[in-house]
Amino acid sequence: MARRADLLDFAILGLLHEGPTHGYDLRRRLNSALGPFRALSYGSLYPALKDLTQRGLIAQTTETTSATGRRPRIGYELTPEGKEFFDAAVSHAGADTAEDDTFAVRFAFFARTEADIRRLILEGRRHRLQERLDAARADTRRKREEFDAWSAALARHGEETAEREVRWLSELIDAERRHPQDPGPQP
Amino acid sequence: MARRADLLDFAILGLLHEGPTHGYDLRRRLNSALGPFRALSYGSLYPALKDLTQRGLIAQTTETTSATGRRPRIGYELTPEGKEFFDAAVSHAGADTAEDDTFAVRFAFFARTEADIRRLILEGRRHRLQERLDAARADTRRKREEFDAWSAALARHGEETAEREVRWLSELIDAERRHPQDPGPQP
DNA sequence: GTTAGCATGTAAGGAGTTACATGATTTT
DNA sequence: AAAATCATGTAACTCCTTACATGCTAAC
Repeated sequence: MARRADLLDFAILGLLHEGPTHGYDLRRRLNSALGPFRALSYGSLYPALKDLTQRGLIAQTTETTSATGRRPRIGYELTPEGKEFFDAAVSHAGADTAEDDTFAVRFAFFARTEADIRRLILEGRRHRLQERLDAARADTRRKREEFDAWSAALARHGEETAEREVRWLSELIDAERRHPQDPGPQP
Repeated sequence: MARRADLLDFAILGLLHEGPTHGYDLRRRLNSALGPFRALSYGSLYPALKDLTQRGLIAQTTETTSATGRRPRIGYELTPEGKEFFDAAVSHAGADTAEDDTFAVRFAFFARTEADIRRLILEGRRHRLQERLDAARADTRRKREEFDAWSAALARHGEETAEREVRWLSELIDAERRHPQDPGPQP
């Protein structure tokens, strides 16, 4: 699941796991699940739906077109193959799950992820972040003279943001360790 | 300066403003200036250098190839047109300067940016972030039931990160207001 | 001796955005 | 009466990454 397209496939499959819907709604939920950042357009969603249909992972539902007379909506639902595909994908934690985008998408479906896989993903992400942080700090120290005050402020802010995320991850990991069954953070 | 390519051009021109260098060094400094995130590869840098040369904004320096016998490095320097282009770009703050990537790049060259332009950019960025934050919060409230505990935790973390950045920007703006000449944050 | 870093480039491919095309319905 | 939201799609374009191609030097 390294390619972005695979991420989109995974997310679509994950959302359809909760029941069939149509493209427009899928996009809305995708954008609210992944945050207002990295929003995606129809130009990528509709082709992805077409592709998943061709691969037999999703299928159009026989939705009664008429009703109020509004434009017919095309419903999609998971096929058994699609369900299998998602279940297989959600139950494995590779090195790629530490990556920014992949991590966010995998996290969004943690409710369907087993506890030990969740732990692996969280720890992998923390490790990756810590690595980057160490590299950034070494870099900053190495050529401090090259930096003016503004660049230094930007670098420091970036480092603090990364540190915060590391702490956040540590809290989640600790919470999991204490209550393995628990979804962890409270709403 | 909305397109990514324009950002790269701006950054190259800005770095060459400090003196001529060659591609490899440019990439190194670019990646350390923009953070370990959004690193870029030679596949985009070298074509950009070629393009800027064709547009007459930079030119190859007549660097003595030999010396130690190592592979000849191709130095680049700003032409007067390139300097003019950068100076014009750095002295204007459009709506696009609030965007993630554009903001980061503009911020990296704040030392060469006039105080009033800096203020516009900082305030524009803060405004954009606040907008997104408000939208995200409204969205979260609207469909709280749709979210499980994990999705909610992810959304909350995203919101807190945005809040932190807003506060950071506010501090920078206040510091500027108090000491208009001052580079602001201390190293 | 072999890994890491210095150094420059190209070609192919992937991914996604923007703009366009179209039209109904609901809200202001 | 206009603007926003619902709803689906395509084509062109932009941009960037990956993989390839090549070879020297310094450090371990």
